[in-house]
Amino acid sequence: MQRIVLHVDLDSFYASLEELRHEDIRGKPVVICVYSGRSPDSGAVRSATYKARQLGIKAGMPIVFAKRLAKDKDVAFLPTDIEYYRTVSDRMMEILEEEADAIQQVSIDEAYLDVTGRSGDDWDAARKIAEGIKRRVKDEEGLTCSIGIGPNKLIAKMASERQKPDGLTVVKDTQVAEFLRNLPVMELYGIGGKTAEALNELGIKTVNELAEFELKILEEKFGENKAVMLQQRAKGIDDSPVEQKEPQQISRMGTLKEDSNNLEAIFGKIRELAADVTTKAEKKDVSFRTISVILIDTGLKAHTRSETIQPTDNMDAILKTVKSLLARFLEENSGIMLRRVGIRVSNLTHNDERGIPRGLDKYLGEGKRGLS
DNA sequence: CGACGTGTAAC
DNA sequence: CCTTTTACACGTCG
Repeated sequence: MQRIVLHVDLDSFYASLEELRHEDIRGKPVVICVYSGRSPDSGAVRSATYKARQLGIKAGMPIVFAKRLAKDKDVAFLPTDIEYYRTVSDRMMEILEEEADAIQQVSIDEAYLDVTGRSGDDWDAARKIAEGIKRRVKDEEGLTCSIGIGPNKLIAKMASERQKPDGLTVVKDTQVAEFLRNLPVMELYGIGGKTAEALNELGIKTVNELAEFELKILEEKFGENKAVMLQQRAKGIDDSPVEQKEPQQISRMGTLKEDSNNLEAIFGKIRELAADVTTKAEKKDVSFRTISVILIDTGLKAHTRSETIQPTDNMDAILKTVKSLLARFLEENSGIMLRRVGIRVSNLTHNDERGIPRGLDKYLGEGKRGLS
């Protein structure tokens, strides 16, 4: 079945929203930052307008780097107000829902839309739908977005990247091969620096070389699953449906005011994070079975420790489990100093109407039914 | 197979 | 000089 899929990507979303509500920064390059709080400018850039990008400022960059690039220029640096961005995002997604047969929100500023039905399988009709979306987003929220249209999510996503900001790129099924021809593998969605380097070692530099490469050799290097996935993508094939996914995990990270290996000092931060995670789990009405603590040492190396228990939605269960995991980790790694800590709950189950963790009944007397 | 820890990727 | 959140795959162990 031939599909028509849109990928809608809001342009430098956070920075654009701040521009809209602060008249005084309009026209200036705008940079949205996550301040970690250990020194005045410690932290990273989260979003930058295109004017800021012209100066070389990019998301992910340390704030001090960005300030150096901004030098004597008049650049606005603002902190992240995620609550506000989420409110606007929710309104945006409502607009998109009205314009699609099915929607899959992939992040606060991105969504896939299946418009196969309402476009009548017609690419020009799909383009008109996209133009309508761009107009509504502009009229109703004052924002621009970039839209890619393709026969699947992979091609739609890569098409939306092709022209931005305020772009609209259509790649019909008949144009996929041409669209991917001679593209460096790194530009294929899902291939980052490590995979690109591994492919390079096999002499593979472009997407078409990857598509034609002997699968057996790819499997030796990447394992069967990833090898097949890589080659499917290189051919522009992606059969995954546009569908809303249930979250699999909830996590929160934070940076310590100063490096530490002291259980109590670290635990203060853990308490904040646990409260956040519990609130979010309550909001989503889920319980969890697995609790993890994520530890980033001063060398920025990540360590995780986790434990699976009976389903719960209780904050004290998190604190109790994390405390024992963390205490054990610090014992076993004497001398290590931690910079950042996080907690994660996973193995999620939806609570039932009585507020009892669903899945818990399995542990209450009846025994395990229906399991082979 | 489930649980656990690590790595990759994208936002 | 360095954020945050989520997903997923793989190896290993018992």
